[in-house]
Amino acid sequence: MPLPSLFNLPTPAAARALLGARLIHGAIVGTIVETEAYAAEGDRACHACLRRSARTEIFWGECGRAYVYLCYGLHWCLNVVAHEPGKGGVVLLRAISLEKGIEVARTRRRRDDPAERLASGPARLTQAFGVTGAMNGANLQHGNFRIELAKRPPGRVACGSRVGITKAVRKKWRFWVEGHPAISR
DNA sequence: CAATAGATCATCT
DNA sequence: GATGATCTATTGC
Repeated sequence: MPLPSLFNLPTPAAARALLGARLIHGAIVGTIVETEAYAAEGDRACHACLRRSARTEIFWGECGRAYVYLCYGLHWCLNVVAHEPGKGGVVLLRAISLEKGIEVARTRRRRDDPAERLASGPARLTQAFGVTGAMNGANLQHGNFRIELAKRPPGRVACGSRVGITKAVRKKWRFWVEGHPAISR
């Protein structure tokens, strides 16, 4: 299935729409339970804010592609390009509830991690799914590494301030499935 | 349990 | 040369 509902949506709306969707990478499958929106225009917390460069060009690119970047020198973070026509923005995937491939994910992280903690954080989920900078620009609409949107939206969705940023803290652009055990922080 | 330090590098100034 | 959308281990109460 393509990701039509990610197109032509403002980035925060796309972030909400991604809750309940499945991320699939080979044998690893999980449900997205926490996201954050980053808009290129008017969002000072965004990497691409007023700064178009080789790295941030993808913010204005085709929706449904992956933007993977290295944070603090050692953690990969996975984003999905999603924005209205002519604008730029991405959705950061912050937490995933694993359904399949839990044992494989455990070998990539700590063996004694509880299942709900294996992918409960932006860098943890890339570890669990084996995502690295090599996947930057990948098309997530089909293939071995892809996203399948939820047929029905999840139950309760909460929103609040984004985590770990120092600018534009007022924006309530973090979305999560209320009460889910796999959400971060 | 809460607070803090350190690891470590692509990107931009 | 500074910065940062994090995580983990360790310290201190």
